[in-house]
Amino acid sequence: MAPTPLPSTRPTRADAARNYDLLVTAAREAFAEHGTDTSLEEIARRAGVGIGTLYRRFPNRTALLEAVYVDEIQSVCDRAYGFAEKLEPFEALAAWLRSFVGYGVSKKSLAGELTAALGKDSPFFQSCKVNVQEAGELLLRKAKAAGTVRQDLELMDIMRLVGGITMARDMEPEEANRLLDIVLCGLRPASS
Amino acid sequence: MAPTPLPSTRPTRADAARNYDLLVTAAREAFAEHGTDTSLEEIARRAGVGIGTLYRRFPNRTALLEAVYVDEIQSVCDRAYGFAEKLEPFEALAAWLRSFVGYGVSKKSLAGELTAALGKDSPFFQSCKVNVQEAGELLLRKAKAAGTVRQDLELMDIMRLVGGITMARDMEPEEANRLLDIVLCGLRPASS
DNA sequence: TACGATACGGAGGCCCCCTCCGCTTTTGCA
DNA sequence: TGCAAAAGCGGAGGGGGCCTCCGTATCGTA
Repeated sequence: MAPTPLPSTRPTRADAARNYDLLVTAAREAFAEHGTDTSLEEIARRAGVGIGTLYRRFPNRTALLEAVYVDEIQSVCDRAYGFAEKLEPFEALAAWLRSFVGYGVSKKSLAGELTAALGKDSPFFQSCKVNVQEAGELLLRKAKAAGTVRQDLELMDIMRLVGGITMARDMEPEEANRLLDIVLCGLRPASS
Repeated sequence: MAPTPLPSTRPTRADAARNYDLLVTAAREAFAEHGTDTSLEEIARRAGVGIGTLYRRFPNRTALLEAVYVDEIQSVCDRAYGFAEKLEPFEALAAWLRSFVGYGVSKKSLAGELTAALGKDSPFFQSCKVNVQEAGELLLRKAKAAGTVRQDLELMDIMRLVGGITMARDMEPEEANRLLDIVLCGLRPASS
């Protein structure tokens, strides 16, 4: 039996690719403006496509949320590498964490709905976590090497604490900074 | 004009009071078992009443969530006063915070849905906050007086940090404790 | 017991998620 | 260029959830 010669290589059709982008963009905007509970009908309308088209790209609401979420994660990682290059170890770590809390609300609800749908241990989150971890570990490792943080720190500890600050309701920037200072203080090596 | 003599004092009917309790109980159980997205139809069924009855007591889904939530808050406050009586100042504070993180998942989603519905600054949350604050301030004040925590601490700072730990996904008890230790470490007076 | 006030229950309206399928557009090939 | 098949499109409609409305049943009082 001759194997069917590359029947799957037919490229994605141009209109399909275009609509995919339209949908993701529309979703990102809609979520930012009206929160993640925007209806999919509304998003399809914004993108100028039919609801059926949306559902072929994204088999369910969660899939669309995922697509928007991974972009956010990517930018978080990018910033980590940026800071690692430009700043002193502890400062790089601090700046990265600060950029977290200054970030905002949009992905709090995004992540919330995703965890509710997928479960916190889903492969999707595993893979997001791996990426963020890789970026964060770099910063933490440098700070440990410089001796400016406790040696027994685990990245996930820090992430959780800072994530907690982000989660907090009605946060004023100055309050967030004070909280972060407390955490950063806790990260420092114990004064003997 | 003689004021109408107490026309509003007619007591709640017996069946109404009974159904109210049935509904709150059914809701608490259902939320604990299946999460806060249990449908109201399901809760009414559990309680053995019609959906119309549920909606007369609780004009919307949020109202029912509120009723369950206030009970949780009450028990949090009660514990604070219990610890304040039995333990040393810092230990009482620590124990209270530890009881937070050891608590669990149920009211995380409860609070999440409520904030989404009411907004974080709603009168409802204001009043919950006041109660918790009052209980927590007692513990914090004692610890400050004993000189075992930083003098510049604000209760809300602590609450947010610890609340953040509670919010974190997939938390093992031992991890939670380590996080809490970091926070507690940060609360201590700066070693001069 | 009899009657008004109160409460009950569920049918049905509206909106949302998602599926299904007939129609249109694009693409690869001759 | 012209054509057939593959790929994609769109929206009607099923199912379920929240909530309203109103005829019926029950309670409490005279």
